[in-house]
Order: sequence, then structure tokens, then C-alpha cells
Amino acid sequence: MSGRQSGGRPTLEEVAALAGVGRGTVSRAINGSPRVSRQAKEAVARAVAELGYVPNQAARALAGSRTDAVALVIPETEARIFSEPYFLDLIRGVSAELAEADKQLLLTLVRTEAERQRFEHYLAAQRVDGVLLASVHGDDPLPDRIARLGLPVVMNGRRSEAEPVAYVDSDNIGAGRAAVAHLAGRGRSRIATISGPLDMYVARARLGGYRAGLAEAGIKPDESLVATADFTEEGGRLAMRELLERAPGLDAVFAASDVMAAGARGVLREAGRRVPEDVALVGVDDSTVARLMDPPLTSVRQPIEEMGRTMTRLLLQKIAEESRADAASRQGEGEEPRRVLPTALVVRDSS
Amino acid sequence: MSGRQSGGRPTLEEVAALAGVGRGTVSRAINGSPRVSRQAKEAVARAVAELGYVPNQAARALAGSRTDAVALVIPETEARIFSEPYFLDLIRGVSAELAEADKQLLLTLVRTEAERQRFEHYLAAQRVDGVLLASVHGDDPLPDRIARLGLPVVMNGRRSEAEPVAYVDSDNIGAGRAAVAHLAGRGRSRIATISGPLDMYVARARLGGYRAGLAEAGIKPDESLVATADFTEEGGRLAMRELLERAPGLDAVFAASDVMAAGARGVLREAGRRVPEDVALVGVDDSTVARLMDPPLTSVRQPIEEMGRTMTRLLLQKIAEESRADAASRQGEGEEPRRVLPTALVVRDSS
DNA sequence: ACGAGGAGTGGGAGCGCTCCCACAGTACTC
DNA sequence: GAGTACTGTGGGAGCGCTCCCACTCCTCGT
Repeated sequence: MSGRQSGGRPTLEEVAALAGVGRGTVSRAINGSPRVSRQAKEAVARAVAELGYVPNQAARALAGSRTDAVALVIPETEARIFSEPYFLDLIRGVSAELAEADKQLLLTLVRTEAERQRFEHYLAAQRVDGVLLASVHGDDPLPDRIARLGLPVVMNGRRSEAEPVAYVDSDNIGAGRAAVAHLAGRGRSRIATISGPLDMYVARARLGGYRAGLAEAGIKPDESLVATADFTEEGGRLAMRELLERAPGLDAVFAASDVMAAGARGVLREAGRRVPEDVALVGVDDSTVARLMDPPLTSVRQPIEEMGRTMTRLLLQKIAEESRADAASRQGEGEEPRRVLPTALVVRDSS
Repeated sequence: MSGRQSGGRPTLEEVAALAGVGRGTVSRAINGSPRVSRQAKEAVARAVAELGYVPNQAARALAGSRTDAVALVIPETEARIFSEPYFLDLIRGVSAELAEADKQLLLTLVRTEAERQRFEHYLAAQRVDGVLLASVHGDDPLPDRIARLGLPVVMNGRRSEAEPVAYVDSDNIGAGRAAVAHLAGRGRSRIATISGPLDMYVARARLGGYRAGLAEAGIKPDESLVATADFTEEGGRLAMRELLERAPGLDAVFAASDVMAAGARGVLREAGRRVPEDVALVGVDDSTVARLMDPPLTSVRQPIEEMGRTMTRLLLQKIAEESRADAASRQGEGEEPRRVLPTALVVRDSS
């Protein structure tokens, strides 16, 4: 009953002893440093396998000051409003990319202001190497605050046209244009739109795309054909009623989300307008909802999972640069990366 | 330019110096130990505020061997199949409960066998204090393996009637019974069902509930009215076609998920059967899909978010017990907790 | 022949905490 | 008046890593 009782998990030290090398060598071998002889590497590998050694993450983080974890922040309010598959797809992309890089995902749903504060606190506790931010509102100060903390950040979507913080967005303007071009191509000329709340850039961009699309199709814009809602089904319903009242002659509707389109569809049915014969309908998101609607909804697809992947790739890149530059005082600081991914129209029976 | 340059974040030591007390006292004050005088507590609080001190998580984890983080594991394949809002709701519940306890959520989507292995690796790296497991299959060995690692586990759903590992499930048998009782109450007597894959307990339980419901309504069971699918829309479609062929006289269908119900609804329409006049339809999940279907789908609601909360509460409890017992060799080990939460029928126009 | 330089290595010195032991001070008891 | 029992407190000893310096061999060049 002597010596080191292997009560807990094995440590670096024990691996070193078994492999017959020093601690430093084991550390280097495990972290893939080139400064290790083949023999040493093999001896370490054997010892690791035999002991079932796994490096202790806390010790690593403490000594090396990197956590190999990344936070993804999702505002809870948004999570309810947005068509639900959105965030799952995003998470899927982020998770896939992180797994490849052998990093962990810390998911934070932020509900209240108090939780927001607490979240900033966590960041200060150095639990993560970087932050991904989903669906920020126009006036959200969080991105800047995190950046000021010295933590790399990448956002999904942007707060305005000229966003200073790194972001990955989908081509929302293109989405609006594509929808209108499609409707115009089907011979529609009284094309209405149900927009999202205008304090969100995504809503303004889609509306801008709608207007650009009209111009390109040579259709005179008419403000009575523009209604604003809040991305909810109920909002879509209200907006549709308003539109029917203001412009009963409309023959097409571009809704800035599938869920609002679903609301609108209900109102159209109640009003006795057939889809697509009387009114053509196009949404955005290409969600499950779109596929299951009757008739199935034509919708502009965003590459959500791909956005998740791209964000993550950018973030990991920033993290890597940061740790390299580090003492170099980060003079260059470089450009904040921006990516705008293309959208695609998925034509179904509603148009 | 002398003394300690406060280059990085402040440490415990600096707080102690400023407060004029020892390191131990600061640690005790911060962790809410009762063995601290009021004055000391206040001095520490002031110093913490002044310096903006936040404890370093890695150091804490290393010294105290607890991470204040919990992993939630979701098999990726399931995430695609299940009606999507399910996991978001679950995450929401887990996240809310963890936030209250000031713990972090590590989300892991497991795609491949390789990622599974890697995940077990992470567990061994002592990154989390416990594990939540979502939607386990009948023969999944993961729960037992984790338990054997000495980590507390709670599952969402169970693998069989007699599940040895702690779990939180919804009353799937009750769901089936309620659906059938409702349909029978509406005067239907040729009630069919579209079941999930029978290697999943949840599918067997709902099917069992269906049978129990028939018995209670005094309806003779008929195996030609039972079809098995895989929880997908396409599966629901195929199963519905099969049912119409085998039992053209059916007047109601209980689908074990909303998504399958949506598939079935399409087939019914193609076959010229009106819902609910000719065939009444009931699903399970009460998802967005159900609300948006035409007609809106009657569905059995599961308290998903509440399941997430309950799982988390149970897990945190286990973690607390574990750290308390610890040296006590955990002789009692106690009963593994189990919870079965009630479901509720939401009646809409499809029945 | 000898020194310069690189490859490979061992191990000390932390990283910032928690745990725990020792000890001072105060408040009792008999 | 000396013992006993607390409450508070300071600070040493780690936790298991990474970083880095110092050291030993080589292999070259001249």
C-alpha cells in the first residue's frame, strides 16, 4: 500500500514517470510541439494510453490562460419571436465548427437585464476565449462592451449598415429583391410587403430590398402597400388586415418572415382571397412552417447553419491571432471581418 | 511607477491587500462562509467593488474541483427528426434553471460516433459537474458509462419502462390515452394510430396509451389500424397511405407527433378526405406546426420547458449531495430520482 | 582541432484559487 | 484564577498544468 495511490485521474507527472521522461517533454508531446524526438513522443503516447490520461482542463486554463471554450449568446426574447428553427440551425453550425476545432460551446440564453449583467461578469471570469452574439438589436451596447473587455466577438447580423464589430449576415437586401423580382415575373404589379420592426436592421434591409426590387421591375412604389409588424404570427395577421383595408387591390404580399406570412395567410383565407390565384405570397426563412403551409409557401432561404459555421470560423481565427499578437501590443488590429452570405428563393405553390 | 502594475485582472491577493485582511478571509467572505465578521465582510465587499474583482474560474476549478458548469447532450440525429421546437424549449428550461443557480451550460450536439468518444473524453477532463442527456435511444450505453465515470446524470426520457438511471419524462402513456378518449368522445370508433419507431420507449409508451385508451372506451383493438413510422413528415405520409389502404373505413388518426400528423394530413387531402369531417386528427407536441396547420391540429402538449427545469433541478441536487457525501464513501447512494410530468390535450379544429 | 549553434530535454516557478492548520482573542465555566 | 471552548483570522501548501530557462548532446563550419 505504498507510493501514489492512483485514486483520482492520472496527472501529467504520472505520465512522465511511466514514460521515463520529464514533465516538460510530456507537455510538449501532448500539445504537438515539434521539439520532441520520435522516441519520446511514442513513449508518451504509450503511457497516456496505458493510464487513460486526459489533461485537466482547469489546470490548463489556469496555466495557459486559454479555455478552449466559446460562448454563444442568444437573447431570449428573440428566441421566442423568430421562427424557431432559426436558432437550432445556428447552434448546429456553430457546434459543428467548434467540434472540428476541439472547442466547447457555452450557450447563454439571456432573459433579463440582470442576466445580462451576470453574463458580462462571467466573461470577466475568463471562462471563454471569445463570444458569438446572435440577433442583436439596433441599439445593443453589448457587442462594444465585450470588445472593450478585450474579448474577440463576432455577431450574427448587424445593428446598422455601417457595423463596426465583426459580423456574419445574410443578404437581406438581396432577399427582398429576389422576392419582388419573382412576384413581378409572375405578372404581379400591386405587390405589398409586411415588414419587421424598423429598429432592427434586418427588417430595414429586407424592406430596402423590396423597394429596390420594385424599382428594378419598373413598378411605382406605393406607401399604402407597406405595413410594419413585429415578426410574429399575430403581427402578420394585423398587418395583413391593415393592408387589405388600405389597398384592397393588392395581388401579392412579401412577408419578411414565414411566421408573419402564416398569419397573413389566415387573414387572406378569411377574406376569401385565394392563394396564389388572387394573392401571391412569399416569406423569408424557408422554415418548417413554410413547407407545411397550405399551399406550401414560396420563401427566401437563408443559409443559417452556414452562418453559424462562418461566424465560428471567424471567431476562432480572431482568437488565434490575438494569442499570437498578444505581446506585440496588437498594433495592426486589422480590419474587423464582415461576411454577407447569399440567400436563395425557394419557389413553392403560394406564388 | 512602482509596485504591482494592475496589468491584468485583479486577484484575490490584491483584494486582500486593499481590504487589509488575509487571503483566507477574502475567500471566505466571497463564498459566503458564516465564519467571517461583519467588518471583514464589508471591507472585502468594498475592495471587490473598487477593484472590479471577479474570481478566476479556472483557478477555482483547479483548487476546488468543481466547475459550476453542466453539460447538456443532444444527439444530432434526433435534433433533425423531432419537431424542432422541442429542443429549444428544453434548452430554455435548462438554461433558466441553471441561471438561477449561477451555473453555466455547456451544450454538446453529438453527431458521429467519433464526437461521442470525444465527448466522453471531455467529461474525463473534468469540465463539468454533471450531465443532462436528451432523447436517448433504447440501447444507448452512454448514460451508464457516464454514471460509471462517477458523474451525476439525469436523462430526458427513458430507455425502457424500468430505467435504472435518473430521468424526467412526460406521461406518454397518458398522452395516448387522452388522445383516444377525446376521439372516442367525439363519436369516432375506427381510430387508427401512426406510431414512432418501436425501439424508442417514447413510441412504445404512446402506442401503449393508445391501446389502453381503446380498451377504456370499449373499442375492440384492430391491428390493421396501427402503422409504424419514424417521427418524420415523410414517414407520416407513408404510414397514412398504408393505413388508408389497409383500413379505408377509418374515421380518426392519432399520430404520435405533430410532424407525422402534418404528413398524414397531406395524404388525407390528396385522398379527398376532409379533416375533421371525414377523419379526425390528433398529434403530439403542440408545436408551431400544430397551430399553423389547416385546420389547426388538436395535439397533446408536453411540458417541455418544465421537463428541462426539472431535470436541471434534479441534477443540481445530485451534484450537491455528491460533493457533500464525497468522503462518506457514498454508501447510501439513495434512489435514482424519477419524474413523470403530466401532458395535456389542446383541442383545435382537426378533431 | 575547436567553438558556434541547434535539437532535445528536465524541472523550477508560477497561474489564482481553496483547504486546512495553527493561533490569537474573547467568553465562558468550575 | 486556570482551564475549556468557541469565533475569527492569517497564511502555507497544494491543485495540475504551461512557460521558460538552463543544460546536455550533437552536428556542423572553419
